[in-house]
Amino acid sequence: MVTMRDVARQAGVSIATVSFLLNDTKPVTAATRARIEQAMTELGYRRNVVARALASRRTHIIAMAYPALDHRFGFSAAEFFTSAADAARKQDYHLVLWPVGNDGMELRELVGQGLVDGVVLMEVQLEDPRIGILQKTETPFAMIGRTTELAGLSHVDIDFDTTVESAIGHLHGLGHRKLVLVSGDLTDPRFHNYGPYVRTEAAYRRIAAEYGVQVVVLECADTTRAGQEAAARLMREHPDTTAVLVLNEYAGLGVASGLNRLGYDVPAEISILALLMAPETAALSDPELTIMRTPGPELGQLGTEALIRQLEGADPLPPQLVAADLLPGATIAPPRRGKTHPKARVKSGR
Amino acid sequence: MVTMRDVARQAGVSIATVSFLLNDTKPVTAATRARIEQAMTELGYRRNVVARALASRRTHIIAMAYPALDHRFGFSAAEFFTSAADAARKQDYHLVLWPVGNDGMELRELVGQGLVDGVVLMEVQLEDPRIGILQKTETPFAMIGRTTELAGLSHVDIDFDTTVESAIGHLHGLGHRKLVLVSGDLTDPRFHNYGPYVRTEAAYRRIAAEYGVQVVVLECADTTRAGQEAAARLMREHPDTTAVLVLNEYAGLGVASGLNRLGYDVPAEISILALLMAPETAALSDPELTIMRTPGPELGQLGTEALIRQLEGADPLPPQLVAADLLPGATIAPPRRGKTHPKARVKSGR
DNA sequence: CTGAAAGCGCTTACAG
DNA sequence: CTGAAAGCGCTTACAG
Repeated sequence: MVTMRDVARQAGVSIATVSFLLNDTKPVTAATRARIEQAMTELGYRRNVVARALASRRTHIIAMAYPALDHRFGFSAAEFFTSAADAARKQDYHLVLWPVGNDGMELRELVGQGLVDGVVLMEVQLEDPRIGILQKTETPFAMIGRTTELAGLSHVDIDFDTTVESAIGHLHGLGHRKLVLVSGDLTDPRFHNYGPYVRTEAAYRRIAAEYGVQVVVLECADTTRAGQEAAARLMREHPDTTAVLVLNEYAGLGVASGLNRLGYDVPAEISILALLMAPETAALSDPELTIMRTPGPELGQLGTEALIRQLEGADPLPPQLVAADLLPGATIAPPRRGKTHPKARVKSGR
Repeated sequence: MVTMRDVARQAGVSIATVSFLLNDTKPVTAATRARIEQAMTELGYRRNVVARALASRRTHIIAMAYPALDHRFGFSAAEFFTSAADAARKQDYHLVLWPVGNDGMELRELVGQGLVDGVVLMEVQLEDPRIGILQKTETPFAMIGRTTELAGLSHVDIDFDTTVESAIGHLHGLGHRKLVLVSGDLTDPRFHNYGPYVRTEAAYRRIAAEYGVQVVVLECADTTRAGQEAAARLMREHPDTTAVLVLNEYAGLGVASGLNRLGYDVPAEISILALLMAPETAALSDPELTIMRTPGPELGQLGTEALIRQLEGADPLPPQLVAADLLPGATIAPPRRGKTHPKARVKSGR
């Protein structure tokens, strides 16, 4: 292994000077710089990050803590991860994905070992036990998502209000007045504290009321099956609905296939707008879903930047809320005029 | 920060003894052990993994190199990753996901830094440039997948022959004689060298011939859209097909929705069997796809174990091939007897 | 079974 | 602008 000592000897300088150049921590004359750089390339030197970490007390590793037990790692999560990893790499950090439980046990284990400089928390709960652990151990962290109590916590999140406002505004503009929200399942103990469900539902109730449109919320787990069942319940209980907003990704696919299976013509008879979905998930549906695109790439990048600023002692990044934008698919159309739904045809099926 | 020195002082021993106990590298009397353990809990000691790594030249970090540029990170990849991470954790290793390109540039960067003890390679190509880099840098690695030239390389992979044999055997047993394989797209430069495509297609051609059933291969990219188009082409060019095998995950969803959209009754008129799919992907389809379940959890675990054995100097794990098992869904039925397909009905659609 | 000491490859005051 | 030296918190021959 080629060490800094080898480079220093070859260049005729001290290892301190090599280090100063490498880290850009002290000025070095052009001549010495040239000699050192030549020595490095000649020898094929690569700095040992472990030694650097021990000496500097900084590993330059960031963990993205993902609660894999409670949330499937699908396309949306992959978007957050890859954009965060890219952002980290550009700033000379490594970002790695760390599966942790929501209770924080694995997280405590992780941060105690001195392996990571900081943590990006994904899928933050309104009351999140992981926060206390990070604070107690004085581990720098940034949240993608928000707890209820925000006092000074570094975070970025979806702007649920603006997203729901855009969604309802768009449908209202097309003439829809009978909207339903298929929301998440807050009775599931894993999610009773989950910000996106709580915030989306609150925004929907407020904004739908402002627009003077029907306010109906169906709770639904995040599976295709549950989405299909929600579609059936929806059309049974609210047959005059002209547009449905779906919060969860896989439930969204289920609502689409469920309505299709029940014989409804989407979007001619009923429109579907998925709130917060990755384009790759939308493409799995037929017809392709119109979505409010989850700002995963933006939030992954911003969350990482917020953390790195803390680590570098730079000015903190103020909290950022990013709204989802509409990404057109083929599941939205104006409502049929002056005409109720035809009786649902029943397709042959299971 | 509590260090080993603090523990040693409190327990009245040397730091060497603490280290011996912690690593179980030398015997320690019960009495000393008790004193040290008490000191550790009293002080809340946590070993610093960075210092350990520098002194022992072993970081206990394993990278799972995933070519995120060429392969979407979906449910299957998540299965490989989480099972590999679990397996690593059980053996006192950390496994982290590392997005790398197939050309090996990022991989060279990674292994040069001394941060990881070894690499688990995912999505191995038949000729994989990453292999040469790992060999040149003498980095231990294990492959999930196989290169053409295997000489002594540690690997685990899907048993494509057995998988295809089971699939065809099952359909043949139900009476199917007109099978089609919707394979991957070998003309795509990213995949012309991709083992699963090459091996599956070869197995299909051989085994279908043995069973005396029709041999037809359609190439198809791994997207829902491409799958839908393949379904259309399939029924246009081979209208007497009674069962279709699909290799790619998202193409599989597309074949299902495509046949459905064309008005075919699945499985009454045509059966679909997805080769190599994750159950969670299958559940996105309606009706739920019958699949040969990708042995992701098994292979993730085995690949990690193969690597750790190398790292620990244990007996190498012999190459393992794991077949996919049939996981029933609702897309397979016996073919209609003595009856050709009714002319496809055209549903209203885009 | 236990300890004193060298060393892993860097960073960083401190001195010049 | 550059260097000598201490030190990061461990592991590991070596000695007893």
